[in-house]
Amino acid sequence: MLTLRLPDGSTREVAPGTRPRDVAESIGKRLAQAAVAAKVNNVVLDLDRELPSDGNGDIAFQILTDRDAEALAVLRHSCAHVMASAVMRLFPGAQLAFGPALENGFYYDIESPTPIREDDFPRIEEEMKKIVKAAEPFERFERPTAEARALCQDMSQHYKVEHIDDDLKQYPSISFYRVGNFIDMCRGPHLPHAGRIGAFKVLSIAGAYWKNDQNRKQLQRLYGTAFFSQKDLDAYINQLEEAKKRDHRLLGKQLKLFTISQLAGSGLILWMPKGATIRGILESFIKDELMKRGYEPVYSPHIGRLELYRTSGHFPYYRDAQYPPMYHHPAGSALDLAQHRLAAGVLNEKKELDMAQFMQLTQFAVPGYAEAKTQDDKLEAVHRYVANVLQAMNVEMPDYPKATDATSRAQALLGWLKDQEGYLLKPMNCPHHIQIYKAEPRSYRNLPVRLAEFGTVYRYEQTGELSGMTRVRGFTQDDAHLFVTPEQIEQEVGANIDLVLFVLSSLGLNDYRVRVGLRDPGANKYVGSAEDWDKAEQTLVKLVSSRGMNYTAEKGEAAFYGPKIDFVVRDCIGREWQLGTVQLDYNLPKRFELEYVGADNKTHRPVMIHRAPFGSMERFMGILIEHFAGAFPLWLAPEQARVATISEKFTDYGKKVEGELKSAGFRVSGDYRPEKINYKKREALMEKVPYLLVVGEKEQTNGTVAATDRVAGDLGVMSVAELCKHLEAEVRERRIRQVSTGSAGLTDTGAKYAE
RNA sequence: GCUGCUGUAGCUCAGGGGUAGAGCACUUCAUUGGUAAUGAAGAGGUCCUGGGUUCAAUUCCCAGCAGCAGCUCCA
Repeated sequence: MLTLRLPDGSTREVAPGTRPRDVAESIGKRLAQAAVAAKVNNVVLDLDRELPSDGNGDIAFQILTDRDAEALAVLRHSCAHVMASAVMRLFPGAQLAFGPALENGFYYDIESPTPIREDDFPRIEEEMKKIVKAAEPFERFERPTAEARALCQDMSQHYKVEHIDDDLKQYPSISFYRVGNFIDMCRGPHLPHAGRIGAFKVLSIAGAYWKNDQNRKQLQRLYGTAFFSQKDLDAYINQLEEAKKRDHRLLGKQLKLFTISQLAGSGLILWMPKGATIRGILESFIKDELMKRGYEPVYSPHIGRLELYRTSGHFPYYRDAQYPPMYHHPAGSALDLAQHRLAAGVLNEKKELDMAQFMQLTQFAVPGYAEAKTQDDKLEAVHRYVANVLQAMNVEMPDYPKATDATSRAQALLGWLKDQEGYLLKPMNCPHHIQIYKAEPRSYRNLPVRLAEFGTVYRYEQTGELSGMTRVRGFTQDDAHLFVTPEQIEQEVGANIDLVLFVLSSLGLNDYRVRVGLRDPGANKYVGSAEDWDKAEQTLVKLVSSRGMNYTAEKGEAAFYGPKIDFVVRDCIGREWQLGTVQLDYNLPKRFELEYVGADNKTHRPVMIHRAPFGSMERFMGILIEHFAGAFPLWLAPEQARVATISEKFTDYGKKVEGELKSAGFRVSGDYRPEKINYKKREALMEKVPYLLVVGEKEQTNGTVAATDRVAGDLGVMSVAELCKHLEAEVRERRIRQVSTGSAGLTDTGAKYAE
């Protein structure tokens, strides 16, 4: 017999092979009707799956009903099947890939001979309704792997076959689910029957690569969502619409915080006066904090010698994500690109694809390159191109003709390029800060050295990535680099984690998650020794866990020079963005041969910490706009109060009040137009001005103002001095009165961490 | 970069093979008011750009650019 432990603590004995449905029925008829799935030892199962027979000890058992979040995921996964089934009926020959449930819905990746379009959504939904109405059961069956493969083959589901061959071969058997005449290879679990889907909607369609691999075929990803009731669906749609109103791109325009001009360049933020005011306050805020914490300010230029970035590794490594390098010599750019290609040598298929894309991006058109069959022929084409350029542009490069293979040709080109004046818009501040570190001899006595700068960097992000203020091509990091002894690492990284936490909590940003980015052992894109990496990764994990922080360690999320701790928040539509970051780096100190003199009078190598509590001013601002829904707290509000006159007769008094507040240091404006007070108040509220100060006959006579708080409403009449006291306290405390939830109350990943 | 959608006044959007439309904002005039829109008049457009089809293109077709959603990428 098995012993089931129910959520209320009671236990129940059942025979092996009992199904959750039986248990539910034995508990009560209504529970059995409400049952969606079961949770057995923390695994969600179908109601008709037999309970495991090898139970040693109690089995934690729970019937999931429509009230459980996990049941909603089951519903959505089932709805993905229903949608796929509908698509199969309407689009003959469609191939199915993956169709999982998501946090707020589901998708199915599909390849159809006739592409699915948005116009098709209504008839897909119609077909889905029929399937839901038929309320046929989801039936699970298993087949030995070979048989399962044959079944998929019979159904002409090539992606399923490929998936078995790639990843599922190792399992003895594979499960399928049937609903109506639709069969899909699937792990489950599913609803008892399709009729349990109360409400659904097909939302959008977009491209997605098979197995999320850029080098594989692109499929159509059809998104939808589903709920147990129409009411829940309506509420969700409504919530989405509300969230969209907080979009920083919309509010940024409405509130005149920033703009992006096509003429000035996409991805390049133009800060308007109001946005710039907020940014300036944030910058002073963090600057004051840094001075207290032993940082020293530095400044560095917007461009740097290419050689600097060759040394750091940024220039070759992020080549295709940078604005093109600037060479004085007219042949510089062409030869630079040729060098890049020759140095890459013989490429595999994937690398060649990347390279072709990059060459297209840079308009590096080499005659005969595309037509060349072999990699060696491609390299020859580049070589002929170089020879032509050298001749046509009269470039003296004696080493080049002597070179006979791609590597030595690349070498010869590099030798020439290194002698050229060449600059790069700086993609990172660290190499500059490193030069400042190196400008004087350093002793262990004055480490850590902490160099801070609001450094503006430029990265040529792919067009599809650009998004408002959150993903841009020019941005300012609240950057600093710490040069420390190995013994100081824990202390300094720890202090920086605390700094990030302080900054986030000062702004009421509590809805974020912490990600420890580790290297992906399988990838070869990292620099430095395995020992250094292990050491660095262990340190970071130790620090976050010792603080009791809730974090996820993610492989492949490290920077190329070291692991990092990222603070990730969500925007109003649920997308994740990295804000603050603390990164540990053993590699750049080696590349730049950094040193300090230790107590033993010998030279040692410092370790670097890269960190930015805001991340970038642009992204932080974007997230902040959404966080406050444009209504910034008083200490940040670009316009803190507005004087509004009842009629033009009180203009002089209004201006007097405005002047007094301004000399008290507040950001105040006055609305003296001949409009009614209703009109002026509405406008002030729409512009999210925290305080409205109404002045009329009574106020003029008594030397007062009638203050209205945007959030709390009428504050009554008070003197200007009283008002100043009130405002001053609110600013000093950096009081936050109103925030919006991080992502429209859309549930988060569960990795949330709030101090 | 890829897939799909979109591009009309400062903003939000309607329209449609043959003189371009609304609301808000803006300007002017009247109104001098007590806490979420006073009334009237006026001004404002290379219908994203470049090609093509057509007697005629803002409208249809193609390409480019930009924006949006998703995927990939993100030092």
